[in-house]
Amino acid sequence: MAGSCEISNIFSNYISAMYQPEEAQPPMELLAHLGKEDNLLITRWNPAPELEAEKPAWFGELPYFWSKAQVLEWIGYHVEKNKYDASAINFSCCNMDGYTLCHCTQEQLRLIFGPLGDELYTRLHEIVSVSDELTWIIDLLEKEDMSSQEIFQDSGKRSTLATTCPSRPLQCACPLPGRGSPFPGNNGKSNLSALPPPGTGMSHSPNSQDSGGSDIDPDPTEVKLFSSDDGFADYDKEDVKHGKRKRGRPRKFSKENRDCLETKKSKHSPRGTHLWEFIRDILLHPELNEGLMKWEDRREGVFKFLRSEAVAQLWGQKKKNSSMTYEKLSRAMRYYYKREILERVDGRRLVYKFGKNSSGWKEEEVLNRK
DNA sequence: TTATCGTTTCCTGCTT
DNA sequence: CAAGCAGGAAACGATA
Repeated sequence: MAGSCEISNIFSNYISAMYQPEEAQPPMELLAHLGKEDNLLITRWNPAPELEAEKPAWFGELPYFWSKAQVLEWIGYHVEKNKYDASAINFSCCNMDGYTLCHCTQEQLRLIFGPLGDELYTRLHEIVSVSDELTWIIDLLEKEDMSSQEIFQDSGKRSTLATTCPSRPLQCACPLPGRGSPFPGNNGKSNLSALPPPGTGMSHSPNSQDSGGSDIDPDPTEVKLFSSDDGFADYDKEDVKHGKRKRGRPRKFSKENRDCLETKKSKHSPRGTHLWEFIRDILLHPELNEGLMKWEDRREGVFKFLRSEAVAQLWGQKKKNSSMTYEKLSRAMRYYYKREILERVDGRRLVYKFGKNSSGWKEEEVLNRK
């Protein structure tokens, strides 16, 4: 059992890193309402001490899963740290997510960033090496993800990216008019969100269009990569009682309330972002998800939540939403009934069944992917 | 700019 | 009584 405990810990670490909580330090109230068992989910990657002073969006997350915005912030961090002349960098070539970044060779980074490329390469691999113990799980999920993309979507876009990365790792995008870019020559507008991110992993848009505008420093000469203007207001029940809050998803923070926020990932990023896929992926790793969920009837696709709140917290971590609960998660699950992604299982609590519009969970499909 | 999608949030009522 | 389920309504952010 020692082995499985270790696997469990690794998985927990991995999940914590991959589905990193939105705050650098999990809020105590979050920890408090988790059970003893759930606390293992909070274990997370410990970055190098030098990184701890700043807590930008990429902080604490595996480089492999950085969004484009996080990559940019990371680059900006090292530009500033090394007092590097950013004008020498072709920022139109920086439109890559962490997945792509991790596939860049030292030479490629040097080509784009000049002498800073070596530094970036070294720093990147320092961070990556910290989480080396997790790479087998990452690889596992990555492989499965690529296979499922090919099998279920017949697009193969992600694998195309993966294989073309070394030779053409970057999308040298022409500057496009768009939202808030920190880059010179782009007139303060970003091309990040304007570029289609087919299968490129995280497709995070760093600067939302309705975040109150005026978030971006328009100074075209300034490379200011640490703008962080995504996030949600943390309304509490008192606000609700006093009628300060409308129904539905909370609005974003106003600018003055943004200090404590982190960036948020896209809901539409292609990498297993949908709730049902997230659930499926947990189920497909029974040896790793110890105690979260289990198959009730593997053939029929019937499954059960064993630790519903823990799964909800995990989902919340993935979506950078610390207020996720099983109640909310289950509402989203119930919407799947209409779309026949899930089927009702009457009279059984916490039990769901995959429907005909779901895929990738059947034993045959799983075997085919391997 | 607008429509749509996939949630997220809140709610009421019901069932286990 | 608590927890879970069902589903309406509205809101949200990302994307097409």
